Amino acid sequence: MPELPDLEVFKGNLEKHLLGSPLLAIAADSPGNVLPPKGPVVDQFLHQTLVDIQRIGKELFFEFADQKSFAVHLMLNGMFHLCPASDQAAAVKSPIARFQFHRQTLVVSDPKRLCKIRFMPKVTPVPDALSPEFTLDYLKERLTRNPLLNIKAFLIDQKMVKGIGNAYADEILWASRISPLSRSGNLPPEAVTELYTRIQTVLHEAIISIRQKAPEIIRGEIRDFLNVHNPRRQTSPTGQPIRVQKVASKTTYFTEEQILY
Amino acid sequence: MPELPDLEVFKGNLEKHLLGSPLLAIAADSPGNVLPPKGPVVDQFLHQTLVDIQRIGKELFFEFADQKSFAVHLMLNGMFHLCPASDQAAAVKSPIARFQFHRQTLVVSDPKRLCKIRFMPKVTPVPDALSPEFTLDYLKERLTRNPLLNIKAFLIDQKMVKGIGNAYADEILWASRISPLSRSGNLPPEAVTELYTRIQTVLHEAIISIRQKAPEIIRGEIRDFLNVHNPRRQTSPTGQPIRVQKVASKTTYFTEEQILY
DNA sequence: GCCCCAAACAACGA
DNA sequence: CTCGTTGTTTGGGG
Repeated sequence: MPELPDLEVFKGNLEKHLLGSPLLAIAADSPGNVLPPKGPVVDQFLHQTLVDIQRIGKELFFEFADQKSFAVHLMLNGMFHLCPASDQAAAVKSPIARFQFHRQTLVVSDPKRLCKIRFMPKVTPVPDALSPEFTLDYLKERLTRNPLLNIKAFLIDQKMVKGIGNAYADEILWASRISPLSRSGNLPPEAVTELYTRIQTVLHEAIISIRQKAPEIIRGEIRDFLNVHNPRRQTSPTGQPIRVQKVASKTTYFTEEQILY
Repeated sequence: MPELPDLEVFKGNLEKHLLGSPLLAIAADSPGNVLPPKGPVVDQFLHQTLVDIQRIGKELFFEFADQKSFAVHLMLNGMFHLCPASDQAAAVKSPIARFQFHRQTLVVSDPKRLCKIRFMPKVTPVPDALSPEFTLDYLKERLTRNPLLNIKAFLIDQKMVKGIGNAYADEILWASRISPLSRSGNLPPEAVTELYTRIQTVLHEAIISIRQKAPEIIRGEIRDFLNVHNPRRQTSPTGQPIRVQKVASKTTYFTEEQILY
């Protein structure tokens, strides 16, 4: 449920509480969601200090010394919890794993048990939407190499660019005035440039909005400010009626303002 | 173009002329259609006697001693020719390969060059529609294992059952009173049994019709007796108007008599 | 009309 | 709403 902007804010808030703390214990409450199945690998993390949290796409990477790290993907329903007391940590419903730091325990929970925790994760070379590696040239190259996709399917494909999900794809396409049904290969250069710019601005502005509305947030999502992917709105900010339709098998919100290429 | 019943008649007629004859020479006029690229393997066939011709699906298998065989698939436009004189054999247009037997030369030709000749062919375990291995239980098992296909797509899928092509699929479904648009998994047991029976009767009766109309045929096709897959007819034998429509990307003839499951 | 392949798309489970 | 796998559909080429 949370997408890139939410996760970016979670990252900052988790860093505030956990950076520099030693990891004292790990408990895998749902070993099936932990890859590889915990054991000797996991022991290497004990008494190590958390030096950084990175967000890549929809995953948070908890980084320790000597390249050791684990990655958490919340999938649809996963949640982070920070519990100062260990009895609180034990009380969290549907726990997947608990990471006991010096003063806080980080609990990952998921009632549907879809979320994934990977130890020593491999990182694929696909750039994150807000990383410097995601350049206009890269976007152009991917679009020309995959010219037959719906632009909506393209944007949410994590092998093209990491971090854009269903909701923000709609926001970005509306901001770019590009119909989600456009063929990826049909976008003229100006539209590609506009799309590239809007990917940055829509995501950055969403991060700012979320920080402002929920400064301490580490779970859930804030979406009430979305311009079109928003069931509570009937019209876009320009007054155009919002249409809802399946595109690339996903519920998609868009308006007639968006040009079909 | 020829389907299972035509090929079954070709088989009998080729056997009449060739069985027991030694193969004296092979010429690959279009080596690209011959697999594997002729050479030492092919030489093993020389001076061997043809002991049997088998039809499996839409292929004819020419069998020699010691398990040696080659298989011919005519695809859309391939043709067999039998030429008593070698100058006749040399005059055939668009030759793919020539097999010179004692008194006759068998020529395979194809103006579109789509047909395939395989030496020492592997035979996949999928049963032919008229073989004893194609049982009612087998059909039921395949249907339940692949429940989401159009029944038309199912019948012409050579991985399900070998030998049924576009035209006879329509004939079989009409005889079974099953709409080609039915989902394979939706057929009730009675319909599956009816379908199984009609596969046998439609194909066997077609073989008899073709033998009667063209006793010596070894190429081309006889289709004027088809009940629905027949552009010359406007109505089925029961007087229902015949509809033409693409189903599973194939031109399909059917009537409203056929139940949609 | 045949078969194979690749891409796109849908369905399902985890 | 997420991802991965599997199966189905479609289009093109030989």
